[in-house]
Amino acid sequence: MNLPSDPTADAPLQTTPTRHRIAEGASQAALEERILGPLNEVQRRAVTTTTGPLLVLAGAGSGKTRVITHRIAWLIEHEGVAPWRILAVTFTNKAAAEMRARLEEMIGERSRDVAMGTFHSLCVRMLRRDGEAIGLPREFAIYDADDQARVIKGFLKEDDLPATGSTKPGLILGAISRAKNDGLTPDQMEDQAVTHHERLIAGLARRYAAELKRLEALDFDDLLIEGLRLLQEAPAVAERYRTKWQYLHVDEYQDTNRIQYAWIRELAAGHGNLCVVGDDDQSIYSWRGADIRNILDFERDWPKAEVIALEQNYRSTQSILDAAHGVVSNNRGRKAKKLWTDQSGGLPIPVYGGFDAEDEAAWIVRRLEEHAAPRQGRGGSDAEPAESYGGMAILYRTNAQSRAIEEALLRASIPYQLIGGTRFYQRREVKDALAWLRVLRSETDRISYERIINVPPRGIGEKTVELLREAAAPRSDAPDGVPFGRVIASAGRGEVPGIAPKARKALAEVDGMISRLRGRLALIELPELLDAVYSETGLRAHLANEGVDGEERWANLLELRGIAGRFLELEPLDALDRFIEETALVADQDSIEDESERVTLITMHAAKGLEWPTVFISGLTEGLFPHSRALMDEEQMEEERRLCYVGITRAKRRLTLTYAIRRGWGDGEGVPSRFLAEIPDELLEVANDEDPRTDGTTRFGRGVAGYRSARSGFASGEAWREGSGRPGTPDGPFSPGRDLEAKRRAYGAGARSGSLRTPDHDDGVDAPFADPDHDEPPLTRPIGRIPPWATGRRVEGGDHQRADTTPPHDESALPERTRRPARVRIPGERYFRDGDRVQHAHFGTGVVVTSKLTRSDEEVTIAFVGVGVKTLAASLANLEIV
DNA sequence: CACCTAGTACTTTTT
DNA sequence: GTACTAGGTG
Repeated sequence: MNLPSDPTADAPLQTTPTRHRIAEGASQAALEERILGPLNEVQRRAVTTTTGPLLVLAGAGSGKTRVITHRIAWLIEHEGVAPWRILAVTFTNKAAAEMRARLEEMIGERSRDVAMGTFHSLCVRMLRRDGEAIGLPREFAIYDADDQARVIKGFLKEDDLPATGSTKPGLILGAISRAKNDGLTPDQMEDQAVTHHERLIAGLARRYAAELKRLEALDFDDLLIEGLRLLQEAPAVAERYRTKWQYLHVDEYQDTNRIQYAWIRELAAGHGNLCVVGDDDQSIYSWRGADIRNILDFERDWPKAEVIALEQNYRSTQSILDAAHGVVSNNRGRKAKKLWTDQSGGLPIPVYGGFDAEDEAAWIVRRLEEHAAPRQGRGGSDAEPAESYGGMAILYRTNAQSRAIEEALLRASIPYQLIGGTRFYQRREVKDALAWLRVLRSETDRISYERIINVPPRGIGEKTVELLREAAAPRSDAPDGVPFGRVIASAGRGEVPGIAPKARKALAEVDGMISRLRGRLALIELPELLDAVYSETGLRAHLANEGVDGEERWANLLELRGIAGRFLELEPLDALDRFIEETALVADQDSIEDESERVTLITMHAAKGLEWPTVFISGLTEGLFPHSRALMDEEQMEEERRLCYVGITRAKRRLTLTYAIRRGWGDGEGVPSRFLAEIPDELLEVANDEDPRTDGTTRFGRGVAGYRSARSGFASGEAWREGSGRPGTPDGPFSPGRDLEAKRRAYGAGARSGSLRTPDHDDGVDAPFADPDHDEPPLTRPIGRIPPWATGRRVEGGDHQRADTTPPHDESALPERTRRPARVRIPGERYFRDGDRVQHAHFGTGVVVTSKLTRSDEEVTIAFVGVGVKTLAASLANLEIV
């Protein structure tokens, strides 16, 4: 998104940069001051080194984006380079938008003419414009993972292979993707195949490639591969882009794969003005083909390359950097470096070991609340200032981990934004609506046709689709097959044998819908087109009959219509194409709100490039993080470690680490992550009130491998014995069979009052901690101190609802998945009680039978007089209590 | 033959 | 929470 207008798109190319004269020396100095003033010495060198290859090794928080934006400003204002001669490539649309916004602050309107975008979006634009030069259709569709899987599943079905085990579509696609990114053709895969399974994959890869070609579709890999091929095989086209873009920038260079690297190298050929910015320690996408060689070998590929290392960190405190360094320095394959900051000291890093994920989440939530509204310490002077929820983030390894946290946040009425998970554009109804739009623009996009052919249900089942597929398949009189759209039309006319009369009629209807909608395509604005799709296809009526679920889906469709409204300044047809394209290329990160007052829930992968004053990293359990799939493989383990480094360095001032001893799906007892042990002891402090383990040892035995569990007092070492012993039985408070009790205690225990001590020691690096003998026991304790349950009071009660706090009654208090509900309900609060009499606009009066709180809403079941029992979403149904 | 419901199994990271 | 399956029903 946010692609610039392209002033040269249809204009003859100029071959020399337009330089404007800079008249006076005085203004020249002012200019230099404005652009270079805010930079340090090293950053300045990076900004003013404008020609030739340049590798900027930019550690976390070292001002990477700042360097790129200032460099572009410098090129334009000082060097007189025309904005449209500059290209900046990022990995997410959000990063591009942010860069443009910052640039606009500096140089105003001209920033719009700088070409910026993701590798994918830039390739799409080039291919739409010039793809015909390498034989691509102009109107290719873009297939996401879901569409890809449908293609593969089709093959599996044809071959009677199971879609599970080693032939899971996801695995097959992964293998195909890897091969493609290594530049292998299906033929080469075949040649290299040793095992039966590899030959099978190679065969599927061949069919997959042929099928996508037939469907006139490109997957994400293809976008890059074809983008590269365009530059390699269409010299005139390549030359045009090379001449046009004279100054190239690549952000997050460590995440580029070989194809992306080759692509940018093609563009840079000749002038060689290529500035790449990256950090090998933050390379976390090797599983997606990112190749760390790209950064390690840059100097070899560009012998004249200048290398500049940014090592001063402006984001975090020293203790956070030390923690991050402690972890990542265990990696072998890295360029040795160490970040430094002039923010010495820093807060201690609490480590909390939870009993299970729920306990862990509940503890995090309590902490969040304390940070947001800290209680005054008894001394009165050392309370932490209140912090906004917008300044806090909870990071985790896998999306699945968000749920426990989400639930805890909901119960506490804390506003949050969840990034990732089931994404808006991946929701079924949204994909259905988009597939309808794609069908209106393509005769061949079989996957989209199959998607919508029976949406909403109209009696066209698997059998019928199978017959259509056969009719569309290539044969002697139609070697390329028949476009699926045309097959539907002819089947509707009864020209495809074997189709049941009912299905035939339904197909005729579908064909009629498509024709009618196509007829209006160019005449009405995009939002109106969506309205037409919703009503013409019967989607709207269908969802209206589907109860609460339907209402939620309908709300999503309205949201989609709202998004479509952003394209109003374009001609309807252009708007449609642009809309289809951009909705295919949005990333999770693009939806992150900077200004919101919500806690952010996000994976560590998605968090790269972002920062918050307060960061929690949760799920630091062996097998989860590091992930089990990395345990056997040293290279993958190093990537996990880099991921940990990325996570830690997101924090500006406060970092908290948590883990749970019991992970879901009952696979026994977990062990605290090795990464905890890699952080220097003196930076950490135990935040536990109780030993979370079920017995006194870890799976690895006490003290072995130096895991924090062994050294931090979780093991039955001296630290625990120092106190007056554990409450409860001698075998520990969490012995099996007493789960409930233990949980209850764990919940209650952390609710004690007291604020985190601030370490106001400015004097030393190694003394960043609170004085443990201070008058009140701090919530967290330096490692090895007496367990506070020996002395502390306990709050009774198993749940952790806040009795004394009213949930905030404003919209911002609402959780937000990717969409915003039409009207909102405060979570955790039921409005409707059994027996309430209510009034509804359509159904008249009724009596509430039951009411149930859901994730973001309240489901009310009502017996309406003369209508029957209905279940409605309270936020949407416009119910009035009589 | 299509559709619905209930039950089961699975969950890395994503342009 | 979702994706898939099996089994019953129209």
